[in-house]
Amino acid sequence: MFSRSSNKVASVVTIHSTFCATEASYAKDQEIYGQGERAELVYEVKRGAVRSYKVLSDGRRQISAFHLPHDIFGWEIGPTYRFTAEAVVDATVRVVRRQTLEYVATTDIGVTRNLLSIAMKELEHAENQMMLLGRKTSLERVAAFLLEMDERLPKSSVLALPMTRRDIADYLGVTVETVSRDLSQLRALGILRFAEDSQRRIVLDDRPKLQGLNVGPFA
Amino acid sequence: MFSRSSNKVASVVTIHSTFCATEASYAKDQEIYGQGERAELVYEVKRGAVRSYKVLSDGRRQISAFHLPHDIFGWEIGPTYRFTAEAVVDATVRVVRRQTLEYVATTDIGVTRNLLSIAMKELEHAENQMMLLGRKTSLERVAAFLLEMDERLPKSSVLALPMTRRDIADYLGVTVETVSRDLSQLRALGILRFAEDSQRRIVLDDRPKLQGLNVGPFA
DNA sequence: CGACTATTTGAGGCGTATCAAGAAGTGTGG
DNA sequence: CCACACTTCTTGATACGCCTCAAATAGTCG
Repeated sequence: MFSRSSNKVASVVTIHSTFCATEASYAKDQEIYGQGERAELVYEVKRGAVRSYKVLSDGRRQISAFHLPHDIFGWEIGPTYRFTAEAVVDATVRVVRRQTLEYVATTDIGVTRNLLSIAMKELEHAENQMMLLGRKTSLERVAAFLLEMDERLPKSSVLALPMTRRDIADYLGVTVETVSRDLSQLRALGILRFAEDSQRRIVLDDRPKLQGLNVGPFA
Repeated sequence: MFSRSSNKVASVVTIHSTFCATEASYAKDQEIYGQGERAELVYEVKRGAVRSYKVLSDGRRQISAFHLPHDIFGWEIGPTYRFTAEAVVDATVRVVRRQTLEYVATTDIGVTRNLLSIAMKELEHAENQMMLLGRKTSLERVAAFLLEMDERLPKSSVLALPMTRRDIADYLGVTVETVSRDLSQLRALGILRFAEDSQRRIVLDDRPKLQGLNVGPFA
């Protein structure tokens, strides 16, 4: 079912030199936690990539975020996770018990403010995504996605996307075919090229033109 | 330009019996603050309704939320407002200086946790809206909207929507015509009726059937 | 009442989804 | 290393849901 790496290879490390944390690894497509489960652990991506998503009863899926190294995910204020989280590729995470975090937060205002700051970052992202999902064309969505990944993934001559077209589609609220067609169109426009070996490795040849497709806020 | 009520009729009240607050009134369609302005004030709706939205350079608008009595809005962690806020109908709000709130928050952990709780509520709403905007049909969106308003507006035999079809459309990521057609369809299905006097007053005759159109999460 | 805005409804077009098939890429076992 | 099965990705043809444009009706406000 799953490829190489093993699950939950434990060792002791620290997060922010404050919390005792365990390290765990997940194979590609392995679930880290499920929508509705009791939210007892908080995660930080160390290596790899993670997707958070919701699914409707008939299978329609909306990915709300991709979590990349240094991102924190799985922090909830309610009793359960609001999303399912899965490894996009083999991934290693740091894990800390939520209870520990909250215990510290009751006395340490700095920690509470950090949690607040995390929540506000997620909120801002979600708000931008609402604009994208509600009002942008598929080409604009794909352009925005590429620019987001270009900014968040390690700087390099090629953009090495860890996720499939299906993941991209479910993140952008379109179909796989539409993502594929839009990428082809961007290639035809001379804005990008695919690397020889893999279609997930993309060279952005014309970032200015790409940013031109990514409509911004008024004024 | 604007109708009846006057702007910023001040009087002194308290928010949560803790903060000294000013009261202000805004006429229908009057701007409370603009996207990009310095975020110096935090608001609580006392009466009426407020919309928060972003606009793209070419005029496309996405309303991220409607704020109803007791909702807090305009609280930012960055230096500026990320949205424009306008009165949907004549509205009265309580205003508190952000600086005051933040000063208290540095010492009072309860206040910080309240801010956190506000942010988490907004986040959860934004995440549900992402699912709606990315994956639901127009009829499902309208159904979800009616159920949301039915829950949030004062309980009554009629649902008295304060906003126009345009506002609803820009909240749901569709056009005015689509909202109108979907409402007509729901009427044809016997799920709702319009009140005699106004098309914004809706009687929900069959909430179970309406909820049936509002697809939920898997499992 | 008259002007204006909001809403509904119809006709037709467009953008994205769906369905289908082939190409490209990946992983497995011989 | 190759052969095979499987998944991912691309591309084409067609369908359909929602948008656009247009006009009539309903509602609001001076």
